Amino acid sequence: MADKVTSLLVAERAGVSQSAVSRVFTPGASVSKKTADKVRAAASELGYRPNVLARAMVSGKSRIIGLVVAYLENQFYPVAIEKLSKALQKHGYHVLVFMAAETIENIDSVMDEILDYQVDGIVIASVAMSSEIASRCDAAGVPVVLFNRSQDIDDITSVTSDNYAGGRKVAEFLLAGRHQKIGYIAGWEGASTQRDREAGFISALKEADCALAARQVGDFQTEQTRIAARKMFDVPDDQRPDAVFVANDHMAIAVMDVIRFELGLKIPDDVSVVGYDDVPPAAWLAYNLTTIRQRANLMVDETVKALREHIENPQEAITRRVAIDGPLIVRGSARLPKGWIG
Amino acid sequence: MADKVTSLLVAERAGVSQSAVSRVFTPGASVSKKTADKVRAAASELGYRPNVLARAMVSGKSRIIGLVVAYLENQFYPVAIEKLSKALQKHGYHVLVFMAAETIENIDSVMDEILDYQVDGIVIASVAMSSEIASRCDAAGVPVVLFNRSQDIDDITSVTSDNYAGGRKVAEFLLAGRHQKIGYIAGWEGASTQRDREAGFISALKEADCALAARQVGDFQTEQTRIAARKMFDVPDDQRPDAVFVANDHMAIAVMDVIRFELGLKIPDDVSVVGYDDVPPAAWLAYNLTTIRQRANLMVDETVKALREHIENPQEAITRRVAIDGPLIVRGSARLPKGWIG
DNA sequence: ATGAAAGCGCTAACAA
DNA sequence: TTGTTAGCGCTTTCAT
Repeated sequence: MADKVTSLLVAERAGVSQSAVSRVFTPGASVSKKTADKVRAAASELGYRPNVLARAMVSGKSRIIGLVVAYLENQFYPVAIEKLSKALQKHGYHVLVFMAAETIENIDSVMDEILDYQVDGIVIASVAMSSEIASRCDAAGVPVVLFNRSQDIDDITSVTSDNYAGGRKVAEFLLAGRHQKIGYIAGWEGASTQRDREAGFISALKEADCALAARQVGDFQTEQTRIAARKMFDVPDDQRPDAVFVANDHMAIAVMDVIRFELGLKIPDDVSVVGYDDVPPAAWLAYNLTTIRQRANLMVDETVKALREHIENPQEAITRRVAIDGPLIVRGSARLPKGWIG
Repeated sequence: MADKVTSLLVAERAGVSQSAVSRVFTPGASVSKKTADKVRAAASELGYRPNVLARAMVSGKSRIIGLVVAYLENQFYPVAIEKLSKALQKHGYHVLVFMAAETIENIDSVMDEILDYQVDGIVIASVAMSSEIASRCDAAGVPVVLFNRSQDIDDITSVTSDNYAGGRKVAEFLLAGRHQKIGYIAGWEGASTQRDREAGFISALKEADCALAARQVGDFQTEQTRIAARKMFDVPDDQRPDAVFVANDHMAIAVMDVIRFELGLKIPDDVSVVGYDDVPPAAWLAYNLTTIRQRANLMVDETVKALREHIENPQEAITRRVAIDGPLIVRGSARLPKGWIG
């Protein structure tokens, strides 16, 4: 194993001081072209690259963003992570991943680990955190952004889609389609996304004097969702809902499988199904799922923006709650309103 | 922002030396219970946690594993990453993610970035690398494991499924099902997985004196794959293959969409389709795809094992090429051989 | 524009 | 078992 090439080595070879080398590799530092050339020559001959960790120690900036994520089975997350990681890379940051179970205690211990790495910022996707740990991050001066989840109590920056508005859109669409008995399959009830989607959905139904015909909980989990779907649809014809809004696409697909292949019903003839997220499989023709699109690109942009503001300007940055509107993507899994124009 | 709590501060408060504090937080170091208690008390009062980066500087171990990954749209990768990340976490490592485009130049520059972080090891998923960069890692003493890809020329540790054997199994199954005209849709031809799967497939066909009836390239990409499927199946009935092996599930699903919804053919009555990977959507009933399972758990275990061996025992560790056998998962997308017993 | 010196927070020898 | 000393590789005053 070759010796480590340090800035001191480069300095000696270039006949300059160590500080000179440092300055050459620090954008915006004052170095003469002559020195810079000498240093660069020596550096590339030696194959020198600055040690990010050493730099982090003294500068206090690690250029690492901690990412907490709970379950990647829901395709929305891998897609978002890919975009997030690329966007951060563009700004010279990299993502350190922490997988977490969804319990608060677990999140908190994971957060401790993250802080140990002196990250410059933290993105929490798909989970909530205790307010205690939130203030700990605050005390450590590490900005936190909640991605696709928000918290009412605490004042934490969050980026979500406008779940309430999304829920309303689904209700309005289903109502316009003259559905009579409308059901809802909920996600994990601790999730703000779940609550907001349901609240918006219910509120729009109420305004049309329509009560929810059935409700089950799928908990964002496949098996749980199948059970929920059976409870809702494996009933006498006259009691069966003719439409269902499922809290996310991942669950909606499981619901469709039960409806069509276990119960032999037709979609959308017997039952209309609408999901939420617009993950890639929603567009696969065997599902062709009508859904609300979460605009991952915009959500990522806002996340990166908020992070950078807080990192580069800790004083002036303010906590924000961004909710991005998402369009209804009409496909074939739900009966169309009369006279609907695609 | 509160002052940073350092080991020195804890030492003072506990009335011991800084080294004592260090030892308390180093598993297996020799400290008396009395000292340990004092230190722990002081530490928790102050909210002290060791700075991983500082520790990394002096110990030379960052406990960071760099992960290079190209595209998460293929569900196999998110699933694998989740498992990998969890497994490494269990051993006190964390994963720093680098998204890369698939070009070699890009990989190389990404590898430079990774090395800058003084990672203890590198996992490269879904991409290949130049031998030049491989030896650079070697020189830096950083072990590299290729995940789900292998390289013939260079001597790099790799973990894959046994793609050749998998390809053979598919051929044997299709042959046993009395298929006459068998086609193949290839992935990106630079990928070892693609090549091995095809080679195994073809070799078993040959042994049965069966020539490939059609071949197209899908490049692991959805749109490309649709085009390939149309070329292969949008032909007169008597020229149409009655079975197709698609190099991975992600492409197989796109192929099924084209066959059923664009061309109005029946699966498996008109065409049998077999994929590779056994990603979660393969089990969704609307696809119900017969496929070869990649045993992600075993692949991850082997990856972690190899990594740890090389990190903890750089002298004795040897480069290995692990190929894990994967079973054929028989579902409904391919016609069964006569007398087949599930 | 450049160099000398100090030190980020920690662990690893060494001595006691 | 414990404390002292040195130093990981870098950036950052502070002089010059």
